[in-house]
Amino acid sequence: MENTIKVLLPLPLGDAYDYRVPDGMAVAPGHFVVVPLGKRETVGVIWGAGTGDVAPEKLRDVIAVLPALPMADAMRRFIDWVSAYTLMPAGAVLRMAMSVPSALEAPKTELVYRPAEPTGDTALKLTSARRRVLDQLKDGPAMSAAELAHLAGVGASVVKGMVSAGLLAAEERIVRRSFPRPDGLHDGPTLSPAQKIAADGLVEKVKAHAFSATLLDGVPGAGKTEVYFEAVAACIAAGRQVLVLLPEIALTAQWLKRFEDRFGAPPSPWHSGLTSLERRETWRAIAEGRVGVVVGARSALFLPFADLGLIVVDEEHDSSFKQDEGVVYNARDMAVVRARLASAPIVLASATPSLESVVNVKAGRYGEVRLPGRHGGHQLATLSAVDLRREAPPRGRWLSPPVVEAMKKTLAAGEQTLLYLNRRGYAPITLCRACGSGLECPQCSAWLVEHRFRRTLVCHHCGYSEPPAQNCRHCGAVDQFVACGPGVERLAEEALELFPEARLELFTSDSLVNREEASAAVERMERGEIDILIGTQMAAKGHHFPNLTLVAVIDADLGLNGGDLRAAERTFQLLYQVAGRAGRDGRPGRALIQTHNPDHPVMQALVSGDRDRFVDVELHGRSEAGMPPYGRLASLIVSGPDPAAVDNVCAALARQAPQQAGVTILGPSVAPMALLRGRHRRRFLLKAGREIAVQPLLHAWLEKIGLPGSVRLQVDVDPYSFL
DNA sequence: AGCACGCCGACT
DNA sequence: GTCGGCGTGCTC
Repeated sequence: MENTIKVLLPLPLGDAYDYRVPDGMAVAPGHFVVVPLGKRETVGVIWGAGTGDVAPEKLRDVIAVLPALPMADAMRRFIDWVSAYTLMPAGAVLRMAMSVPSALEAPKTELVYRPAEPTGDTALKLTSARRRVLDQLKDGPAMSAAELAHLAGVGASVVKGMVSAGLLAAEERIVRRSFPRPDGLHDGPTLSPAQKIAADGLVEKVKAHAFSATLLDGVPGAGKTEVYFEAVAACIAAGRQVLVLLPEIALTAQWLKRFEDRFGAPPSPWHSGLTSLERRETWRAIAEGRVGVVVGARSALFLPFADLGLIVVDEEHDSSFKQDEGVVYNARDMAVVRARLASAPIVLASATPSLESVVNVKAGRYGEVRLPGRHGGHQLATLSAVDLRREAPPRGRWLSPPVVEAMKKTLAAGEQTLLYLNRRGYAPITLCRACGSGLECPQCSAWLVEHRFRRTLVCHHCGYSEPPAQNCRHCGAVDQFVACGPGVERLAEEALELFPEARLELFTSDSLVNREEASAAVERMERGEIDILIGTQMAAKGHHFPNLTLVAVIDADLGLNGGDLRAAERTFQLLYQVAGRAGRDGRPGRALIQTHNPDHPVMQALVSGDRDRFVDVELHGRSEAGMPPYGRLASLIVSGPDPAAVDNVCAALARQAPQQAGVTILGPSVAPMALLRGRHRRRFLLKAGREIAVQPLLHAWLEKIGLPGSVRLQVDVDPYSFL
């Protein structure tokens, strides 16, 4: 029997491929190998022994084993686990773990020199310049020629001459960027008694060197970050690595500064803004254990930690941990799995924990650490609802009289206001006055959003854009378009009209395109150079503005429409966090929430500050309906350019649908986003009891379905988006 | 993911 | 007549 191995390639292939191992090539699971694939060469990972279920004449030889550190066993098990859970091909998951292909290439080397073993006549050739060079190397590390010449104060030719005279011996050394080392022994801030108890609990978990999951729960400003920093410190002190996961937009300069203040050195950030060189060096250093603390968004979960000792997921309720495209996974949940496979503790931190985590605590699967009240005498903002049915803004305006009044007072006091509206652009819909039709995206079922500053109409789902229209596509009427509803740009216009002397700024992904612009705006806000900040989610997360005392939520009902499973939960979390921005530095803050439904449980809970009651009511509803976290959901989206072909696949799916007690199949139905990027979409929803593993069911179901080339089927286990 | 194969529109 | 658009299918 020939020697064959199974190689997983970072491609969505469905399965690993077998390859033949040439005589004399040393292979082991986890090694990165170069293999032929069709006409090209690809790097993959040895996943185990060959399966033997492919015809021997199809087998091709492994080309080479790369000198990179092999992928850890725990990482390979993690990839298999994620693949099995999400029903994504393992290769597609592997691709996330091989996001920096160049890190696997042989690292760059340089020539460095050390004194050669003395031979008989070398002493005769020692000039004073040459002696200075040797002095530099005495008991020290080998150095490059340039470095040596510089330190010894001699020319490059002196070093060169010494090499040819046999006084210096050359060796190759790998060029490595050095990474700052956060100091775990550095004294931290003085913690309140409650913080101290919480921190001690987490430190115990770190020292136990075993898997555990703990929910760290405390109101905004209660000092959760300081508490989990103590766990981070303990992990660094133990010489092990830490991963902190944050929602992408919460990874701010402010967070990094807090970290550096505590540990004397910055963590290694991992986000989309890194250069390819930074990515490669960081990736390698993490694999070699030279990086102590990584902070990043969800993709950091697939970094090759050598010795992971702690994972922290901050803002664990945040829905941006759920990736909805490509490999559909929830980084918060997968982080728990990664921690378990690494035998490491994980801390999930939030002021508004997800219902999943709350239920995991109730069931005893997670531990809980609770921080009561605010640290350092901070007070929570006073929250009140503005009933838009009774205190409506003037026609075509969006700021209600109470909000305008509060803004006046805030401005007069020299304090800052945040107007929060989660709607980019000038207006969400543009209608034709003549025929009443709206401007729609040609390839999505969505309105085109007017961006007045950029002078374009944009689809927020596919990125399509066109210049502002002149005549209506339906009735041909000219210049009859009218903007309907508020967007942040329109709100800015209104605020500027009311307060012409105020310094006003927009804080959105359109106005602040990159990290640098965003942190510059944050700094202007911190320095008090902005009176009124108008922003989307971007402004609501991860910042702390000491002089911000008024927050107005312009349309609190926005997230409640659409009837999706988590609408109430998500709205509560978001508004609670937004309101938490106000008055964090000893000044009393106010949050005004404009709503048409002041009696809605979400608004009631916000105003009364009774988070626990809201959670109980919401959980009760979920439990009655058999919905997550008490039941399981999986969604199937069937899509394609030809609606008839899509419907055919749906009919086949419906015929083959699993029939089992405790499992309900809903659909097929037209997806809320019926058309996206030119593809027609239908959806099924599989609902099952918590005790039922949905993956084998889905697997068996989908196996029976043949897909014509143009039709795609996307599975989403534990869906967050219902579009 | 690439890369080739294959079948319909504007060019030397 | 072909050059080339990207839809479809395969890679151990």
